[in-house]
Amino acid sequence: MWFLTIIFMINSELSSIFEDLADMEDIEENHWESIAYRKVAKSISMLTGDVLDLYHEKKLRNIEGVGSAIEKKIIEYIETGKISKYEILKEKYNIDFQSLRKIQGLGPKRIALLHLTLGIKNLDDLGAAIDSDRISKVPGFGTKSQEALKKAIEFYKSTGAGRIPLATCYDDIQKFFDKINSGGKFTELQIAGSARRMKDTVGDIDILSSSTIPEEAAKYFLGLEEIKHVIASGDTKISVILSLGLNCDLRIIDHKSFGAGLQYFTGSKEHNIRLRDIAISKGMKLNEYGLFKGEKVIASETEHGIYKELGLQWVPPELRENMGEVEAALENSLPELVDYDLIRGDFHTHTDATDGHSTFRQMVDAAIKLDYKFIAITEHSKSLKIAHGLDEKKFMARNREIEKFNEKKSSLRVLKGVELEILKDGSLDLSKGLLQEMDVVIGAIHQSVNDDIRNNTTRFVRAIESGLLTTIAHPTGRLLGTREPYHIDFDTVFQACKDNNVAVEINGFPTRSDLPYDLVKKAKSYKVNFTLGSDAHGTEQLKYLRFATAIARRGWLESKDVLNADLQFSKKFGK
DNA sequence: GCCGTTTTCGGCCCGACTGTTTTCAGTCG
Repeated sequence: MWFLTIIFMINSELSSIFEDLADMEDIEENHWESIAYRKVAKSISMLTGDVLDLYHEKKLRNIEGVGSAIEKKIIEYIETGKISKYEILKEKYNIDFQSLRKIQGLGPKRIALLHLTLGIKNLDDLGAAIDSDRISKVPGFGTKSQEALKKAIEFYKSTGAGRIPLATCYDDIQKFFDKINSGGKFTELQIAGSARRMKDTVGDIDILSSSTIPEEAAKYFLGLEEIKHVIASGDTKISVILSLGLNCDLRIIDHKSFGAGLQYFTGSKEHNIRLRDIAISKGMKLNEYGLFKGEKVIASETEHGIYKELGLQWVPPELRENMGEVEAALENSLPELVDYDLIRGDFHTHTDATDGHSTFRQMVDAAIKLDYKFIAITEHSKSLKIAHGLDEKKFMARNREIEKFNEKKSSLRVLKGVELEILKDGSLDLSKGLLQEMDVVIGAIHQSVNDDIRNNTTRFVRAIESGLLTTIAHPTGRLLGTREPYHIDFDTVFQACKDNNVAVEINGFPTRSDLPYDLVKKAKSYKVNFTLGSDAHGTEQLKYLRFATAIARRGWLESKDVLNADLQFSKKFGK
């Protein structure tokens, strides 16, 4: 088992090494090398599979941005544990780039300068230099820079400067947005950036606006009580830290450029770079003000216009990651994504009978209020003691309760469900008779999760082959920020799901967001079905279903792929 | 250091804001 842990660390190790290399090449003024390393660092960090697998299959060049030189470096790292170029540079610049780079306002050049003049190597050194007023004396810095760095360190330490799950701050973002809107100073206002793309985590909030009275509008915005600190404030761009611990960028742009601005600020960066490439190849130029041919504006007012003039289908924000959507849009072959409004039922919820905090009745009432057509109540099974899992007898009582409710012919149908423990050897936690009585059986792994890839995969596959599962719950088991994904061979698992007509869950609970969207795409390639679930443990968490839908869309799913979607649900459950 | 439907060489997205300069480099998204 020990070596598997090491395998899984290789992706993140290589990614940090190339980040460091990029920073050091920046200092060395090797700008293009830096860009190349940074690109590879990013693509490795986004890989679903193992770099070591690609090494064995001699497919390292398949990683985006890896050419012959970087391929050699990766091989050198795997075979010797070191990259000589990295070691040499590391000797020259003995600096903790990883943490220093997270301080707003510090890039490679300034880090290098502080290292050279004051010998600053890490955050502690930096803090001490600020406290003893040494930064402001460094050429190129001044009292304002020093003060800004001090604030940036405070912000970094208070938030961990990490990205937070979108689902946990979505309501706050919406509330703040409504507040800005309520002032009546803006003619147009829209959330852009990763929140518009419905990415599972967000680092800041991007808001695009237009106004007939821009100065007044900016002043109004800066006066809002939610703003804790102003980082930058110009004519068209304001950057602030909100008291809820997030950065927020507001752009004020001319009404005529709103579409171009929205396209630009929605990103992703990689998607935008591709669009600019296409613009250049057509003899045009694309920026946040419009699409231009020479001085002439070709399109600027609407996003649709920009895409159309570039010869592309309009791309839904969720897909804008440069993961094949540009090619598909060029060929007019983008998927018809499953619509949020079509999802009116939840396959994964809990009540206070196990580890939830709302009653059965409260959950059902909340579902009716949301105009759901169905809700599956899926309590934990008996061996998950920490969550007070139910035994056969208690499930039977619960099932009678559900049948009684359904007799009343409510607009809502309640499905008899269980989130069933898949035991260590792949056997199931409840009897076959009971499971056959259930509408929804979600197979899950919560315990003994640190096994190796072969055992974990076999465990899942055995359960899938039992013929008793409807779907498999939060398949990777990752917990954002706290737990790495289980070691699982997903090709084998998805194939087994397809062969046994078992669906794959997309769990919208904020810290799970599981499957990740790239694995959704992979699962879709095996033509499996999907179930969406909020994993709500109380009525106020039912809203997480929307984020499961967002992941489905980011994973290119269409209505026909998702059992929650009206038509599919009727087919499967005969209603 | 990567990459190719004009290219195996010569490109590589583009603009805003800040602080410290005295016209611009560094950083950010």
